[in-house]
Amino acid sequence: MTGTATPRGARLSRGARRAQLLLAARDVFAEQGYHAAAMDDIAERAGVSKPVLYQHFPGKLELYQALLTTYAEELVERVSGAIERTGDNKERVQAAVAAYFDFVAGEGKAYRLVFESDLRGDPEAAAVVESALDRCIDAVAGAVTTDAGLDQDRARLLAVGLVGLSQVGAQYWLDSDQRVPRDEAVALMSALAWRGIGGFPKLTDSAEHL
Amino acid sequence: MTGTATPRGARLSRGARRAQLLLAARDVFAEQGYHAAAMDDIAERAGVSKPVLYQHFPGKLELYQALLTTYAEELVERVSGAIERTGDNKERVQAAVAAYFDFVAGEGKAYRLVFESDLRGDPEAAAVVESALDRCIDAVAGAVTTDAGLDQDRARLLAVGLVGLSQVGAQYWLDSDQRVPRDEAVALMSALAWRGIGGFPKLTDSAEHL
DNA sequence: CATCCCGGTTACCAGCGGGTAGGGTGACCC
DNA sequence: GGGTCACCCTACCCGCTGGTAACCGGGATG
Repeated sequence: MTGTATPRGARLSRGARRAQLLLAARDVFAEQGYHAAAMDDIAERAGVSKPVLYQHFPGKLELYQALLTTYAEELVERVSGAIERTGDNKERVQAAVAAYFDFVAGEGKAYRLVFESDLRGDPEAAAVVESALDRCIDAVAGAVTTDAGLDQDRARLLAVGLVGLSQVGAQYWLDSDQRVPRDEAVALMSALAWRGIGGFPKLTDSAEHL
Repeated sequence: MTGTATPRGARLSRGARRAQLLLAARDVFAEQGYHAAAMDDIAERAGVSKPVLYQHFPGKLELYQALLTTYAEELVERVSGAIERTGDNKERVQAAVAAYFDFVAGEGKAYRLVFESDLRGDPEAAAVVESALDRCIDAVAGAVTTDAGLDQDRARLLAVGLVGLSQVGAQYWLDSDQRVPRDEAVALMSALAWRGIGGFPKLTDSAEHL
């Protein structure tokens, strides 16, 4: 655990305290979800009392949104970075899948905020998550469109499939105690994805006859 | 909308009332999520007052769990049914993907209960969802293992990828207003999946060298 | 017409958790 | 040493919602 027991006596500078609070909040929200997490819990985890929390963040919702945005952004950067880093599509697929695996394995289980957010009440939060997903899809779809000869809608649908594959695969791999080593898991998933989009141009014809 | 405005005067038999309450609860939970949904909302949707709800269900949690179990079960049956119905693996893939699409397009957006449950607090609910996912994976993995020459862990990982592909793909297709017709979307996704697992036996060798 | 019963209603209680008011204490500067 | 400022705490408030107690009315039955 990251910030389980701060001595409860330390006086920190404003910046340091804020950073520490963000870490504590991340851990608690990731573990318990938005609703089950109480502001008291977060404060306690940080070794501090509730009003301190409210001196740094206007409310529970804003605190959560701040974290959500941060980590959603991190995911998008990892994925789009992986795709932009090379021109070879096979490597792109491997790198994109690897990006999901690394994101999910990142510290503090922060991925849960993005993939398993239990805040469906707030439209802003939903928008953040959806926008992140969309940009990941866009990044993948861009690569798919150019060399599979599909129109926008169909390319995006395909891209969604790949994203779903990576996301769900990565999550499962993570809480299956990683019985399959990370590199091999990534290789398996990439192979699945790569073979899948392999010879796609001709599909546009054969797709009509389900 | 399904049960938006029951006249608020009808006296129903116990069985009929219970069924109607379940429908109302399904709609409200699916729209708003577990936390945002108030028991008053459900009662109002059913054209009834709160205590009636409590004469049929011991509490909010149990009501939700009942729905969750029902629809999780429905998903599992659709998927495993699709796979058992034929011996040809290509058809199996098509049928399984189609099962996800149909489940997601099912009435009342009930799929949200299973795929977007915002109840992370309760371990029982989590177990229901996880068990459903597991059984879907098992069904797929069974087919994959036999003819791809992979061991248990790797086959399951692959199966998870396929399940994720179908699930996320179906969800996206649904709220993209179905700009791609259902049959074609299913065909695209199946093709992606089928090609993906296509020539897998040899991968066991080539997987080591990411 | 009196009775019972069943399905329904209004009106209320209580706990939980987000958010705040006001007071203490050490560090730093004059 | 004393003023001041920043940081932090204890103690409290209050709204929201899950859950309940007590009462109501109409139809079948005799």
